[in-house]
Amino acid sequence: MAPSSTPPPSPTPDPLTLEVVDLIGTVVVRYHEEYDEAAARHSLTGAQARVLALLAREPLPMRRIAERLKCEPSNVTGIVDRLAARDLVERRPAPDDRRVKLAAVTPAGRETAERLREGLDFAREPLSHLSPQERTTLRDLLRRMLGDEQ
Amino acid sequence: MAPSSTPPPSPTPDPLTLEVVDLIGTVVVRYHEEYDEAAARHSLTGAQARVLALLAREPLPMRRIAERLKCEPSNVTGIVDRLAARDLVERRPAPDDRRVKLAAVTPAGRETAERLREGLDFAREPLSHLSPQERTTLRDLLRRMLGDEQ
DNA sequence: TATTGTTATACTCTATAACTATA
DNA sequence: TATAGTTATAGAGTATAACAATA
Repeated sequence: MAPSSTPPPSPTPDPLTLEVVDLIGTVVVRYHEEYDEAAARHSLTGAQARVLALLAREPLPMRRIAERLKCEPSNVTGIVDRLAARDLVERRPAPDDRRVKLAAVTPAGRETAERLREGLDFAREPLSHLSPQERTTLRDLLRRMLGDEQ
Repeated sequence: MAPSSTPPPSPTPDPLTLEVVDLIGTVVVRYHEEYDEAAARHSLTGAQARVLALLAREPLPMRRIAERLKCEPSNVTGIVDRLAARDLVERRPAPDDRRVKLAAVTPAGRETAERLREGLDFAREPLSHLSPQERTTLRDLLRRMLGDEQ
């Protein structure tokens, strides 16, 4: 009797919930604007910046990058191509499986990734309005909101 | 002496701030996933869903849509074209200025926009883990974080 | 002249399907 | 045969520049 795919018919959310959702929407928009602007300052697209930041942590097989980006592996080829053309990333053979190619940042790529990270004002500017106590409260609320899966 | 374009050299953020930034990043990712999935359920792209939601509030000149989306006006032509091809949106002449075209939702478009909105689980699911008191605290913290500009 | 919307063009990201080289 | 990566292709979003209609 219960529909399988449709979620429960959900009552209209209360005004408080609606306002929080709206604020979260604003955070999301702001976050993306800042991220894309920071990327553009290095002539990178959002996707390129994300891959570069990912590889700055550790080299990854092409397939793993696709998983992290939640996109098809075929797309990663082009993104890494464009980063490689600018000498920010290189492809290395994987020692144990000759089918696998590891994408890794070059020294120039690491440098760019670091400066990109530093340029992300969102990391500090909006949060600077909150005291340490308030940040702790915000952290706990976000944790609970996002649940265990996180 | 001071560099003009670079922000102040920013000390490394403390672990608490880093964790909050990380949690916000998770919220952003989750929000986008949910939004795109909800849009896809109606065979809409994210941009199309955003424009449809925008027009469901009020008809807008093409140029205003571009401003809201923070993109070039030339892009809006295609997005509205695709929505119009599915009879979700229509172009109307503006009464006072014959250069202007107002994009407006059709009845079918309004229906789709409403169902899209209802399908946004993010609106209620994660927040349902928080009590009204906690939502109020979260709202106040987000407000202060985002500042006056909001 | 300036503005609104469109067209033309080019680039990037995206998914799908077919291919290659390994395993 | 299965998997990793690539190529080919097509659709969508994006910016830039040039254009027609209107102001």
